[in-house]
Amino acid sequence: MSQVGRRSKKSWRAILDAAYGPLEEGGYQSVTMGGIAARAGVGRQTLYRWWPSRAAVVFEAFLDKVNAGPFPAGGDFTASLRAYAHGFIDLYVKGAGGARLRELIGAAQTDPDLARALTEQWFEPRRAPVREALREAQRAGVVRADVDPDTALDLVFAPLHYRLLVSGQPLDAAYADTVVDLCLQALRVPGDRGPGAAHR
Amino acid sequence: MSQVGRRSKKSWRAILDAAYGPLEEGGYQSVTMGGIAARAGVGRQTLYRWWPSRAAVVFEAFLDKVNAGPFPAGGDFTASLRAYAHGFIDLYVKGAGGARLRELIGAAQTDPDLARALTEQWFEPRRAPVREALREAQRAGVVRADVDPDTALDLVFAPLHYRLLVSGQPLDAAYADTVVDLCLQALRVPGDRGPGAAHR
Amino acid sequence: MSQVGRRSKKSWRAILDAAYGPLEEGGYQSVTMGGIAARAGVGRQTLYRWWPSRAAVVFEAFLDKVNAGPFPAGGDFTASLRAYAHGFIDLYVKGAGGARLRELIGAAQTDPDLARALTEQWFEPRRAPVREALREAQRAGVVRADVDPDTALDLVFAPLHYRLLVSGQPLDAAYADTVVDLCLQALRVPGDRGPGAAHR
Amino acid sequence: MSQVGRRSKKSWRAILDAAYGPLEEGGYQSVTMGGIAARAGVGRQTLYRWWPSRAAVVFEAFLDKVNAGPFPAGGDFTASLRAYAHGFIDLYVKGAGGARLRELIGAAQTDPDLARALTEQWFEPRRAPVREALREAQRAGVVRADVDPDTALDLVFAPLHYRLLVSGQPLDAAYADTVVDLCLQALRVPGDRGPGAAHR
DNA sequence: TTTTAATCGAGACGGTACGTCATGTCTTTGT
DNA sequence: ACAAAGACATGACGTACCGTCTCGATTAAAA
Repeated sequence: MSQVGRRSKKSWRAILDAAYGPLEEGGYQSVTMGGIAARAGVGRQTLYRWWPSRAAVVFEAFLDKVNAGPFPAGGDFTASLRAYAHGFIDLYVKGAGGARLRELIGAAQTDPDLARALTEQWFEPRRAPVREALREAQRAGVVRADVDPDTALDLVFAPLHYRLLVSGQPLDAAYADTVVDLCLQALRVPGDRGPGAAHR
Repeated sequence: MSQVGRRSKKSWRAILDAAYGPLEEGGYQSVTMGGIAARAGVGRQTLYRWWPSRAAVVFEAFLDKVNAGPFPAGGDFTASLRAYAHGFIDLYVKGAGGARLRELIGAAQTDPDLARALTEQWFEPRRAPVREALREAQRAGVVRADVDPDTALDLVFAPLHYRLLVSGQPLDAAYADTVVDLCLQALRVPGDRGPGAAHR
Repeated sequence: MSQVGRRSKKSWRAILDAAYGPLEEGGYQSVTMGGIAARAGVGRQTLYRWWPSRAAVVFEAFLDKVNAGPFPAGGDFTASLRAYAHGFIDLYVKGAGGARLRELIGAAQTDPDLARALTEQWFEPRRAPVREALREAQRAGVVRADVDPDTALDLVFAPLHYRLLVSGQPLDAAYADTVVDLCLQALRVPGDRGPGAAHR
Repeated sequence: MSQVGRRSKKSWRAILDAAYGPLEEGGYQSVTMGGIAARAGVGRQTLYRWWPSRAAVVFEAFLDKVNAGPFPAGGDFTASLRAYAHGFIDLYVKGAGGARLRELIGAAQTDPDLARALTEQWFEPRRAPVREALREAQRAGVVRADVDPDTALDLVFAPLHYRLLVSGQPLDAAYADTVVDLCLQALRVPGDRGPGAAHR
């Protein structure tokens, strides 16, 4: 999925644009290889030369448009967590990215290649800095150290995606804040007032 | 999706069987309306007469096979939560249901009708008894009453589905137990040792 | 095709009407058994009970509407011939019958039952009186007696149908008159001035 | 219906063969687009790409097989006429072409495109040389000049097609000869012994 | 008058063919 | 040489009718 060989820069741009346009207009189902090729003024073979499947093209187009950079991830664990949660709401709920990501995750359920690409190129880059901040907090003793970091992170990451993909219940900043608070509560060092205490 | 008119019981059975068979063998993608009809010895129109889409047939077949009844849901909130979590692992991870449900949820991302059907006929019936137990616990004062029940439930429900659908990380009984414990910790009444304390 | 058994007069009427209506609106192709039944407020089985095929229903509806009676056929051979020719033009070209008959003859090319019904119930009743007049003329010696009557009649009958079905060239009263004249010329007793002489 | 674009010669041959085979075996009704495609080892879309309808494919297959060339058409009007009449009998009655042409003309009654194609590519090429011979004879004064050539030709062409399509009466060489003789009689210059006199 | 059996409408059923769409591969053509 | 254009085989889609088959409801003759 990366640019190699004699791949023409111009065609590459045209293809990604041609793939993302219909994605926003008609959704994932409306994007077809033939349609992308025609829109991009490109032979169909060119698509198959560089991408293994429709999902791959669409995902790269999605990355290209949406990947302005991972969510801001500085400071301590609590800040990281809040930043992630608010970034999630901004991108997926307020922005147009949510519908696209939903469809891509949907397609990934029957497309292992896409699933792997999503994990490696989308989820993990966003998860890693928060995980690092968590480990730092664990080392500093401000959150429980006896919980696997990935499990702990799921307490915040999972509810956000769950409402997006599964439950369909409201997904907004208030929910994100609540979830973060509950997570911090769960990770509180026993006997302490908790890592988020100072912020309230 | 319910039996109305003079729908033939025999055909209905044959269709659901014919839809679920290939589902296990080749996955959701390999199930086609024509294939179901042929396997069931049924006219194609009969499928379209009673179901609006492939997803609807497959979902009904899934319900028919897997819906042996919701997860056991008796007792107090903690027991309910553990029962749900273990039921989830048993059905989705140890059993064959997980792959099917993943594909259905995937399809639901681009099929609002299926999404609604999943929520109403699958998720909500399993969520409701646990929610009720939670409300009871809130009234009894053993868990925090200042948290929206659905948000609280998400702390357990979401991570399970998240690992199934999104992260691909290990999903086993140990993880389920940890998640339940963290949830109880988060919902602990401040100053109390928490509802799950006696169990540890 | 005749009314027998418990056949309901009311349904029979409704069916013939329901069959002829769409015939005029959308042509033979647009008439379907299901459509007729629905329009007539009749069960589909009722149609199949009384008619063997769509063609049979349509033909009976055609007869019912158009069969106001054969063309007038009195007098001598010349008058008979002219009467037939003008009747043909009036019904098939000026009236709406031509399009219907064309379609029925078209269907008859692949439907022997319809072909037989057309011959027996439509063509022959119109041909017979003219043939009889011809035989009379042959006995009276005013037209050649050494020509098979059916062959002789074809000289007029055939060109009219030919233009309707095959050549698509103009088919009007002038053409009909010319054809009749040429036929009379061909059948003239050698040495005589011909049977049509007195009329010119 | 003509070969344009990059139409594959091989597929084109296979399709015409595949269309004509079932035509002879089961008649026009038994020929289906799907059947042709399967027999020809060709995608269904390829048929729809190049032909607008089943009738068009079948007609082209008919032309391809039967169109060994128009009926021989040399010499004077009388010879032309006899040649046409005998060619008609040979091809349509003795050969297998008659059944095919009947069905095609039948289909043409509800298919204007096919009707036009039949006229332009089948009937007119056969009619034109005889018409030319007739005009020559009219100029030479051996047949009546006061009759429209097309009307005159109908005296022979029409009866042959009429018996084929409509009346179902015997259609053989004797009938053809009689019809030709009667036509020549009808077209005889008044007072003359007729153009065919020398041949008898 | 009541029973009873044929006939009706309605429409589900297993099928066949339709014409369209998208797929992924292969071929031609122009640059 | 490469890439656009697009033809190709494949196969699923959803629709339209077909002719057969149950259903109850109606209805008209037989009891």
